[in-house]
Amino acid sequence: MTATPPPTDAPTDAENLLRLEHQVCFALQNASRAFGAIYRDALKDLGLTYPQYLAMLALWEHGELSVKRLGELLRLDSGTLSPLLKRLESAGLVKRERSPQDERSVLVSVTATGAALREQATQVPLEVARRTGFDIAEMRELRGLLGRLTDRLDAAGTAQEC
Amino acid sequence: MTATPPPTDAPTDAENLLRLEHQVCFALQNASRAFGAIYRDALKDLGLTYPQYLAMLALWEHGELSVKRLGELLRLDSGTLSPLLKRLESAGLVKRERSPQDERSVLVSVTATGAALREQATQVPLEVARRTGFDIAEMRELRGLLGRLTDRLDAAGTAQEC
DNA sequence: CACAACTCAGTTGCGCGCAACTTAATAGTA
DNA sequence: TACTATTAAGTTGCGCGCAACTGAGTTGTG
Repeated sequence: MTATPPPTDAPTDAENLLRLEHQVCFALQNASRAFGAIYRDALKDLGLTYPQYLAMLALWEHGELSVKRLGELLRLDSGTLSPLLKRLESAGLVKRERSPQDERSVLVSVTATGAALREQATQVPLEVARRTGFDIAEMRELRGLLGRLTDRLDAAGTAQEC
Repeated sequence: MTATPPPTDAPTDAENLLRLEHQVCFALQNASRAFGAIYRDALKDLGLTYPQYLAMLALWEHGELSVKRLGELLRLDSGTLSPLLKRLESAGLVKRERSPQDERSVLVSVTATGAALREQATQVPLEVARRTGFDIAEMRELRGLLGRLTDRLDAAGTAQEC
């Protein structure tokens, strides 16, 4: 019934750490991908990908944003954002224009079409909540945990080799 | 001190659900990406990406695996796995051969070079643990939570429109 | 046996995510 | 004022992750 064991004698500590189901990052990625599948389904009526949806959320919430600021909010750099915004622009949802104050900066804002999409978008979190059965408290708790985890990982990543 | 509010009058419930920092999936993805950055750093000596590392973990642990079985373990389909395995093969770490029993199936196994890499790989989880400061109990708890979450999301995704 | 249904791996196409680089504009400084 | 350093956005290249499809091999049913 058990599969052929790896060609070693006994499971040492080091080997236990290499077991696939022991990888926290793997579990995190799996949860993220499973969530992504739910959103992909809920978003297909809007014609948005999940990253595009996040960008629209940021713009709906904050109004006009520079690419840099948007990147800070979404944790993305221009290498990802530039083509993403180009696609949103060609879909008619956002407008891009260089800042008069600082010609290096590009200001992104929603068009009338993009603003109109917001109403439809309010259905998305409701649909996701309905399908997953999460309640508000549960989601907030999970968000808090993940936020603290991310902060810790960011600190570990930023830190020099120590 | 507060940022300019969005061009609406009051924050309704629906609008609160659209706030960027209220998106659980976003928090999950951020944590996953932050973790990925740590691994990317820890893995660069091995010359492996994180998905490639996961594939090697599965092969080290289980020995020879079909592409299908490997995909089940890693939650990936052949569209992702085929090119990934091709890269691992051209790096000399794995070998691919069609199964004699079932010519549709391709069996993947580690080469001597791939097996030798395992020793070096034992350093990776230790390095990650060192940098993040996680202890075993903490990681196990988090893994359990994420596993239950993934199961729930998978069920929500598999379910018909209900 | 014949033939349809299914399974498995692979390919193509597209959108991220990220590193490395380029170009243009601004800020800082001698 | 020149001149360097810095900053912002964009581009290129590559590796996933996933949907859609192809083609070869296998299974099941008449």
